[in-house]
Order: sequence, then structure tokens, then C-alpha cells
Amino acid sequence: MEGYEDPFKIRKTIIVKVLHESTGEQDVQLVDGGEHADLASTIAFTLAKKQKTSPARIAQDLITIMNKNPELQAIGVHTEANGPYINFTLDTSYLIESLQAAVKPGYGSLTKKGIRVVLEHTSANPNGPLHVGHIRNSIIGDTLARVFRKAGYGLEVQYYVNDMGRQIAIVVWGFDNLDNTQQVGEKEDAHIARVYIAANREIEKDPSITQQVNTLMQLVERGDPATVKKFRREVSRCLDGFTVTLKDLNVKHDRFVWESDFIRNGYTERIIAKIKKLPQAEDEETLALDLKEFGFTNKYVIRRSDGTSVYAARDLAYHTWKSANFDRVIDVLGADHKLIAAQLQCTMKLLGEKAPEIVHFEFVSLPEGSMSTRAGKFVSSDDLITQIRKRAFDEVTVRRPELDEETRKSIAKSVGLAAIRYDIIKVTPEKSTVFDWKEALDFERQSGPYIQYAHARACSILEKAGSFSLCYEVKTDQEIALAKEIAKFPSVIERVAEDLHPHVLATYARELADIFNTFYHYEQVLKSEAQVRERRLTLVKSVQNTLKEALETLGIDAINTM
RNA sequence: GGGCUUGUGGCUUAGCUCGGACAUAGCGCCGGGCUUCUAACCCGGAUGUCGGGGGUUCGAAUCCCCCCAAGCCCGCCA
Repeated sequence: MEGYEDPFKIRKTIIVKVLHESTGEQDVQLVDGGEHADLASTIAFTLAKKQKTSPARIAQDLITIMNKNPELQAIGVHTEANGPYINFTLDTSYLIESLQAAVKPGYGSLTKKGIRVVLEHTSANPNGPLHVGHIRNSIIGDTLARVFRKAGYGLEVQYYVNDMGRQIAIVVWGFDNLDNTQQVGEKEDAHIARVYIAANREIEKDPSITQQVNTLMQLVERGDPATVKKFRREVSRCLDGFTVTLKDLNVKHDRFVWESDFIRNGYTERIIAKIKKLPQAEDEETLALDLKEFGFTNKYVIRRSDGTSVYAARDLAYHTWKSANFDRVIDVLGADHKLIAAQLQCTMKLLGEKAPEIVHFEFVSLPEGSMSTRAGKFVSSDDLITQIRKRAFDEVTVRRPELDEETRKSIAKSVGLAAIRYDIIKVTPEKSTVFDWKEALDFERQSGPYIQYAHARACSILEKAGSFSLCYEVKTDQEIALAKEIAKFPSVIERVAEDLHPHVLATYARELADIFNTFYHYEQVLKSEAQVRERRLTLVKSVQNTLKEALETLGIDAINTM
């Protein structure tokens, strides 16, 4: 795929150039032609005002000029006017070129860019299992990571471990003072949540416990060996639990970066020293930044009056390290971090470092209200995975009773994963959602399994077909519609990497599956003869490969049968 | 009180960055399609004040202003 150039994009660029030369207008952006054409221009409206002529007349005149243009002829562009609209219709040459790329492994991969990106996601506090809110972060982050790799970026994915926060101190206090036995079969993160919830109940009853928690925090910041060891032990155990959950979700981090390391290695102290020198610094009892001039009404506190650092200081140290080692820094964060993330970005700029690019996602809540680890009000990702696999297994058993149990379990695992990942990634991160069991367990239409099913169908046809000669040709409306959708894939990858909107890829995969399903019902493949059979098989091979690449970029298994 | 985000058929949702030709799809509803390459599917139908009101424009779901509603944030928590 190295050096692949999108045939559609090449043509679009030439049309824009010709349009620009023919009109002298700077802004000649093309719009989607919808049902009328592949591309369209509304430039006639703009010109009408300047030339005091009707837009339709101008469109007509431009058509006459452009139809003689050899550059447009060379790339197979047909131009015609429809009232004020100038419509461009491409011949099938670009589809042929796209199909030739689409049958090859790795279709959609873009040219290597030589840019190093660090992407941080999930980074949940290790005080209880990942719940359905956290995994929105994981799935957005992991999908973006896959897109970035496909788009040709060098990438490292990091999990920032908040191992010295108040929550962890509360966990440690709980383990020191309450019943801390792990139940039989209890996962580490669930165990920690149980102790954390119990500890919070105790604190509610007896607020003086907070003093003991504060002491733990001071000890850990000072590096008291016994305390550090206790914090590390519980955090590690929780992360072990997370690792299992994340693996089930097909989410992978390259590196876990521990917050406390930035105390130990002196980075935090160094960043505090630099911050002190900023004109916005207020170094009194606390060290804080006054970012009023940038529109922030509250103070950005860096160090407490007892001399300990707050989260912001360590986070600045972490980001400074990332800034020094990577070309681009991207964080996936919940919407509750919007303000502090903006303050962090602002401060990074003041320090002369790269400010992170941030992907924010809105909250996932339960029908009965927002989730809370502390109150024990959450649906854990592990529960969701268990339920969905059970449901998927029942479904596979009904549909494919002839398969042995192991195969059905394996399919159910992939289908369950698809259902979860797709359900979460399909909606724009900007939108808050309410977790709904019924919807999560639905495997029909606009779901991951629906797309997997389309892929499995294509596989089934190819398997039955045996070997065949590739024939790059599209004739019928269904064939053309399918080829057009396949041709869009590389530009979708490019756009997602640019806009950081992974749901666009989800929509694309679904639309490709839709169009293939329609094709499937209208056009015979295996029963067609000679060249018709070969060109349709080529198309099926292309769509199978494109669906596979799209699914895998979504972190979903492209299974051959289901 | 201030800030950020969201508001699109009964429900869920795309489009909004960069304004264009009858607003995208799913669920649900109504009616069809499995001796035919996997029916986790397909085809047809009904359903819309694009939260409300102003404005800009030849043209607004999209841009600007005001208002309403929901969520989040405004800590020497993370």
C-alpha cells in the first residue's frame, strides 16, 4: 500500500484545478453530487452576483468550456449542467483502480508519515473495575490508535496510572483497617472496589478518618518505603484486573506509565521550578497559576500549602516528558476533564512545550442516573462481557446447531466483542449516552455483528467459488454502487485520523455492509457465467477485504463464518 | 451565577468543522420476500415545526445573536 494514491481524490483535485482556471475563483470547493452526480459545484451562484447573470446561464457557459478540457477528458470526467448546478460524473476508471488496490492485504493503509504520536487513553483510577463509562474511553482510544497506525503514523499507546491519588489512599486505608480478604473467584479489581466502597462508608460515618488518609498521601509523596509498597501492591493488583478486561475488549496499551515515577525521577520538582518563574505564578502558601488572561476564572493549583504536589503538577511533568519524546501528543479524556485539560494545554504553551490534542467524550450514565465507583453504582465491563457472550452463544447455537461447542464459543466471543465495541464507537463522542442492556445485546442492523455477518457471507461465497481469475470491471448499478463505497475507504481512514472522529469509520463500515447486502440480494455471483462471474467474484473479494480491514481497524474480529 | 457540550419522526442516530438540488439510517409500526451464493438479511409504505425566536444569505439542520431544556465542570480531589 506504500505510495497508494486515492484515484477519486486525484480526479477531484484535477476538477478543482480546472474549475479554478475556468472561473478565476479562489474558492471552488466541490460538494457531493448526491443522486445527480459524483461531484458538483455551486460556483454559478457566486459568479451570478458578480456577473449579474442568471446562475443557470453561467453554469451552461462553464459546461461548454469545460467539456472541451483535455485534462478532464483524460481522467474520464463528464460534465453537465442541471440548472445552476454543475455536475461531474466520473467514468468507471477510478473504480477499477480502487478495486485493484482493494483486493490486496492492507487496503486503506496510507503512506508512512514519519511522525511519532503518543496516544493516552483509559487511564482510569485503579480503585475498582472498569465500567461501561471507562470503556467508552478505551474503545475510542484503541480505535483511534488503530486508525493512526493504518494512516501511517508511528504510535505508542500509553496508560497513565494514577497511583498516588486520594482514591488509592482510601483503598490502602481500607486494606489496613477493614476486612480485606479476597473472596473465592473474586477478580482483583472487584476486590479492590469492594474494599474501596466499604472504606468510603466508614469515612462517611467517621470523617476523622480523612486525617489518616491525608497522612498516607504525605507518606507516599515523601517516598516512605512501607507506604509506597502498599500503594504499589494494590494498584498493581487492580491493573492486573484491568489487563484482563482490556484484553477481552481487544484493547492494547504499549506502556503503563506510573504517575509516582514523575515524583521519584524529579520531573515534578523541575516543572514546579519552571512554573514558579512564569509571570502568571502566585507563589504564596500554595503555588498556583492565575490564568485569568486566558479566560480561566479559577486558580490552577500546582502545590499544596503542606508542600505536596497536586495531580496537576504530576500531569504537567508527564506531558512535558511526552512533549519531548513525540511529535504529537493526544489524550482521550472524559468531558469532566474539559476545564483542567484546557488549563493544562494553556500551561504547556506557557512553558513552551507541545500542548496535547484532546479527544473528549461525554458521559455514559445508567437509566437510574450517573455511575459512581465509590457508591458501587456501575455496570462493570466484565459483567457486560459475560452477559453478551452468553447471549451471543445462545444465538449461535440457534443458528448453527451443527457446530461443535468450542467453535460456537469462539464465534460467540467474537460476536460479543463486536457488539460491545460497535455499540460504543458508533455514536459521536460529543453525545452523552445512557447504557441500555437491550440495545447492547442487540445483534441486528447498525451493529457490529451485522457487519461481521456481511463479511462472513462474502467469505462463504469466495470459499464456494474456489479459484478464479480476477476481473476488474463494473457494469450494473449494484456493482457500481458497491465499488464506489469500496473506493471511499482510504479517504475515510485519512479523515478519521485528521478529525479524530472514530464514529465516522463505524458509519462507513455499516454503509459498506448495507450496500453489499443489497448487492447480494440483487446480483447472482456463483451462478453467473464466465466474465460476469469473475467480475462479481472480484467485487466480492474486494468488499470482503475492505470489510476485514475496516472491522480490524475497529478492533473487531473479521470472522469467516457465523 | 459563570463556562463547556448536547437538543434532528414514538425511541436511537448521521449530517453541522467547510451553507447548496426532495434531511441519513436503524428500532418500533404496516405490507411483502427463505426448494435460490448464510433471513444476524432484503424490498416497499406511513411517520420530521432539524428545541424555540430573531438575523445574515439567491439559498440555513449547518453561520451569527437571544431564549428554553438536559448533562458535565467551576476543590490545597483525581
